[in-house]
Amino acid sequence: MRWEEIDSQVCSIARALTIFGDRWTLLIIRDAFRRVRRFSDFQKSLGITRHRLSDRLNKLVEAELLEKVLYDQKMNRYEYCLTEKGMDLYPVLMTVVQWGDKWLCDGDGAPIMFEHKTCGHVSSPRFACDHCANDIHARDIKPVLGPGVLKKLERGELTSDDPQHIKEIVY
Amino acid sequence: MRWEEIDSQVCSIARALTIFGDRWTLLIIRDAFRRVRRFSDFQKSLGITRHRLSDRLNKLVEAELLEKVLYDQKMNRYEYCLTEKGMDLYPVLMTVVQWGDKWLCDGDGAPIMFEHKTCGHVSSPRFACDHCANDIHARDIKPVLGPGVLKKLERGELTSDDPQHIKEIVY
DNA sequence: GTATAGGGTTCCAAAATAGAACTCGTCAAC
DNA sequence: GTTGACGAGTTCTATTTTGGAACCCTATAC
Repeated sequence: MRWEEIDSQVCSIARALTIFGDRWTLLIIRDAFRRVRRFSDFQKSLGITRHRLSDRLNKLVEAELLEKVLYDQKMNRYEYCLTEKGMDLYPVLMTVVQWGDKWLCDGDGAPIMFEHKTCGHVSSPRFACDHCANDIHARDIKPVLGPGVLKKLERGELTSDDPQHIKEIVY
Repeated sequence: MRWEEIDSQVCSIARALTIFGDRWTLLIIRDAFRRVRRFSDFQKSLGITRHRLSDRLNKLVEAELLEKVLYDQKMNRYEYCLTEKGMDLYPVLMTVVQWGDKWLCDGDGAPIMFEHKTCGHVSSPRFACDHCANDIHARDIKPVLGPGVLKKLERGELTSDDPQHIKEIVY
């Protein structure tokens, strides 16, 4: 299967990965959260080639995770700023950081910690159920078909070629 | 910069991405959470070429996200099962799903929803401060240097070549 | 003994990436 | 009024990484 076909899957992970499932994109987003905004700053920070960077920034603008904001009319220069859609990736980045801090650190510990301004404490954000507020673990979760599949099933849009797990979830 | 050098960065995101920052790896992990365990099942589910799959599975075993478990001694057949380290990626996958559900769905809505067995409700897990239990948003977080950077600074291991943001965080 | 299944490898062509050099306005200094 | 530097890209070529298909090996089923 070619990569572009991946997002035909009825799966939010597959669809999301067509946007940031590559070597650099998530690192660009990370830098954007660090207020890196200009071409050359991304380039210096990442060590990515100018060519790749140009391509990735354009794709991120196209995907509406970044938007170009004019900052110098005479020079026709733009900054790349996170959109709301891009900002919403914050929890993704944070969960990746937490995983990396736990499993990939050398002996020294987490490189960066996060102070929650609201309460003033260094925070290790938890992933909590929005009903009972208890922590969420893989073993406590049972996936059920959502409208995004059910409606397509009703309309007969899912063929027998679609992966079995769509109709018979066995997470 | 070549890809293998990326993980020299003192950044948990960069390090994590050397493991799953590519086209297929997170989809393999996703399937592993769906109890897909065998080579040919992964292959069928993903549409990845056998060649790639073989390579990715080996790398995941090497990185200790999956482990090979013998299930047929005579045939010398192994299943690929998530380790604790791999299981810990659940929040990453879930935050990606939530982002995808919010931003990439067609009109039908989320393909899959998640029932929290503990409380019996369909849950949209929140990302909450472990101190004050309020939701975490990018704007409420102030990054501070952690031991992973401070100790290296003390020992003089970070050179002026390291990206500026390591010493002067401007998230 | 032929077929089929699981779990791979090998080989080649196509696509993506890295690295370096080149372009093109606009300043600012001399 | 030339030279040099800067920011933001392109273009070019060599190297890696993928995708697709074919092949291999063992074991069991018929």
